[in-house]
Amino acid sequence: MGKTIRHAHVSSKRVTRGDWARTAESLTGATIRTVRRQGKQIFVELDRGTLYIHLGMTGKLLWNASPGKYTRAVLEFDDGTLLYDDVRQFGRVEFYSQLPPALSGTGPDALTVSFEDFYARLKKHRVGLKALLLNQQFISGVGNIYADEALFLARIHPEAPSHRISKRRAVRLHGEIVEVLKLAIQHRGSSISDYVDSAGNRGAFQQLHNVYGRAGEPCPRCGGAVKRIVVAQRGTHYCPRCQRA
DNA sequence: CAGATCACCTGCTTGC
DNA sequence: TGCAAGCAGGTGATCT
Repeated sequence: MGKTIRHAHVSSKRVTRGDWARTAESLTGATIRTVRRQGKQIFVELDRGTLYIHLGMTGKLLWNASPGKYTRAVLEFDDGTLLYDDVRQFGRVEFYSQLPPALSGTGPDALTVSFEDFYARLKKHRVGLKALLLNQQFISGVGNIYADEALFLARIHPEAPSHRISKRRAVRLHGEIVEVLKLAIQHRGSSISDYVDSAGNRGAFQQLHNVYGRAGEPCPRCGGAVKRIVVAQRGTHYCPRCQRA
């Protein structure tokens, strides 16, 4: 915060959603006021607007790294360089002078949402639970890995209908979501193939996954085989013995 | 409103 | 060795 972007280059029209030349132009010379996060969205508040960043599947923010084949944006500061690298380009690096309301429409952050709010929101839907957790309008910040892990810890089947969840199980689920996210952060994230933090270090939480990516392996709780199904178009991992429908 | 399907991208792994 | 198919942290459009 307080730093000025001395020069910005953008080389992907995908991650900027269109006008990349103007994105770089708008960012060059801008000073950062604050940085905030809401779920998976990063809002860098500038003196002249907002820099919106979403890492998508393979996005990385790297401080003082060398640019490579997948560098899509470069922000140069007096004391270093911030790169945005993204192989698949599902991420976003966008400049807005006025933030579109749609970007602020996500639900409360999963790490801080109160149980009361969580439960009230749960009551408004009638969907499979995993699909609900992946819905960023419901709560924001839970993706495919942590949805599977939280449901495992709470012993809830990913396709359990949200409207049939007892308050007691909702309490458990809410608690496990917070726990698994905190634990994952403590272990600096899940590096399955290429995730690294801004210093280029891999996380270690993938070693502690109970079910995600472990189809066919024994369930750490009951020893039964972890199963993989498709739910909401996403690979879904769970223990059929511990997580009953 | 919910669910399925496809689309957007690129690379890696698996199986024949 | 080659090649096609399937898979991957996310989201958004479209159609039923």
